[in-house]
Amino acid sequence: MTKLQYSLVNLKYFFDVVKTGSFGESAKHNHVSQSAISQAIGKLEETLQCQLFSHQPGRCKITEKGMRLFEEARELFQQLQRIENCITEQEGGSITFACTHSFAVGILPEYLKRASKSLPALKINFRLGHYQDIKEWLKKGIIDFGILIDNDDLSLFDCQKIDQGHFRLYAAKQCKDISSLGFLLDSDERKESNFLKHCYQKKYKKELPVKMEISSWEVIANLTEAGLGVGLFPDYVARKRKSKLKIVLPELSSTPYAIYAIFKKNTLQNPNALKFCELFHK
DNA sequence: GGGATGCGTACGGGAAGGAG
DNA sequence: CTCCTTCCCGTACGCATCCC
Repeated sequence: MTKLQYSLVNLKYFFDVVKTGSFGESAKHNHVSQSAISQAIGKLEETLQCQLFSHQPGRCKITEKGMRLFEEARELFQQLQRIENCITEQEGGSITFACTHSFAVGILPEYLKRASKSLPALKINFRLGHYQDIKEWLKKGIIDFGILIDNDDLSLFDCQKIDQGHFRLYAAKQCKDISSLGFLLDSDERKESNFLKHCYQKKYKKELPVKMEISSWEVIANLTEAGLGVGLFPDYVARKRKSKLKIVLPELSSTPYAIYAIFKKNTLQNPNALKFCELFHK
């Protein structure tokens, strides 16, 4: 037995103090008095023989060691939750995942419909973010899994393929002459953009005329629809705009992509998250 | 207002002792 | 030897109060 194993309750109080930013809030959360929290923190500091807060009158500030303990505790409590879910196999439960804005708008509604039919009691939380946000949240254990396209390095994660398609060039349907339009690309340097630039250079012996670089495929698609340029984005973004967009210059871009549910490596997964991901294959 | 501290209370676990 | 009861001690907690 380690010293800490005797202090799980105290650790939970400490964790909630940091999470809520207040002893009082942690007390409310745990249905105990503020003094119980204060004493628990004291015992925890004594057990670990280090200062978790710089105790200043009126307000406490977490120390570096305290912050490190908080990060570890977060993982521990998430792991405990997973264990509980595994053992009890309880109906319902909850999942938290993250995806990009374009995925949430383009594909997610269909899967959420399936989930509400197949897993009606499951509480679903999701947040939107960019690639780096999603990877960071996963590393910190804030989410059970993330959903990303494979145009980025995913080697540090366990990946489950859930969908696939192609990046294509689109223009507004009513647009007769696209030769004068510039190109609308993702602002991050990614393989599909690089491939397009390469093909364009090879075919026209000049640099690709990039009109705008934007960090959202949804926005690129909207601008494309408005006739502001030729947009490069995945075909799932174009699906709901079928009547207003047309595929152009197919010889320049049809980079394939796969969409993956990514999980933290070598950890016990939330069984509800796995059940949710199975819906993608139906 | 928010955290720290002193003091009293409740509760659980272990030891000791008695009955069968 | 086993089971039950009683007592003691440590721990956790709440209330009241203090301090900044």
